Amino acid sequence: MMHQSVPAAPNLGLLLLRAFEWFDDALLARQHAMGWGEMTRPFSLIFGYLEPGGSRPSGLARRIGVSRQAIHATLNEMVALDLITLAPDPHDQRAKLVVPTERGRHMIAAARAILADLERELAARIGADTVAALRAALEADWGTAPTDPTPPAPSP
Amino acid sequence: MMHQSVPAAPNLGLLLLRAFEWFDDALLARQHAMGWGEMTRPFSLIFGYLEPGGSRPSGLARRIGVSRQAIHATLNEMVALDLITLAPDPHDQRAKLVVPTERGRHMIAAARAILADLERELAARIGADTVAALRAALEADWGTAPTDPTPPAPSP
DNA sequence: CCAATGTCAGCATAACTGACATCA
DNA sequence: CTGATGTCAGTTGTGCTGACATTG
Repeated sequence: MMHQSVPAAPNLGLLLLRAFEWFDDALLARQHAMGWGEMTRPFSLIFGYLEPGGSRPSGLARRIGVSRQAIHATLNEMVALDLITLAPDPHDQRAKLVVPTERGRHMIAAARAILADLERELAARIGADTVAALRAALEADWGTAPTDPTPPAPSP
Repeated sequence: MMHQSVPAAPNLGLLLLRAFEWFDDALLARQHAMGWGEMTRPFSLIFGYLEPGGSRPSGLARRIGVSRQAIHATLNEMVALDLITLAPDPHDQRAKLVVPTERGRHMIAAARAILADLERELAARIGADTVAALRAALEADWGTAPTDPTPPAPSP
């Protein structure tokens, strides 16, 4: 869970994982230090994918990339912690709508502030222009992951 | 698990997670398509952290950031699959050394080829210069994650 | 005596699949 | 009738902590 210094990792996937963990470890640590000791990774993920007008559990599941069952289990925990409510969707009697509570909104605001601060801290360490280039690369359209069975360079 | 198109994710942590999953999903899918159906995320992580002269389990645990017990559990699976061997360390009778088998070395070579191909594919999609900038940003020294309880911008 | 390594046992988290009722 | 949504039940993968013997 801690971010250690590692000799060299030329593999882009590994570099991305370590960068993610840098943010995630710091976010979780600061949340806990600020009294949000109940926060977990799945909770943050759900908050990160919430849409302004309220989101459907099944839509969240698709966008995050997990099963409907997994999302509902996590959402039920969040209801118990008074972070969200599951209101019935007025437009569709099958569905529910995920809406953050007052407490949930405070959590979201705190998380956003922490993340913004982390990005500033990173800019101070590696340069604002480098962080901007990182953002630009990550916000580009990567398309869907190439999961097709294309042979990886059959030596021509 | 699939990489879906998501409206907008301004949060750097989330962007990094999605980028990692882009690589990881594609790597796993191609490994399975090539007959390496037994590969899992933890196996790839261990292979990614192996040092040339052989690595100690406890060192791997520290660098990857998991417990010694977790590493040993995964290593034992890899031994059963003939991917590595756990040889006694000649310099320290307590320790063992993780050494890839013939089969493990073939796996590593295949994984490297896939990852290199994925990076080429990404360059074709978002530009070689953008990928170079991404690499540069990720290879910079981010330092340890700021897990200290520093208040995140106490509005001056 | 102290620290590091590996190991055994028990447990927690967070996902999965299958099956099913309800509703668009 | 088909497809989407939520839900119940059971299972799996991957990690954790505590406790311990062995060795440096």
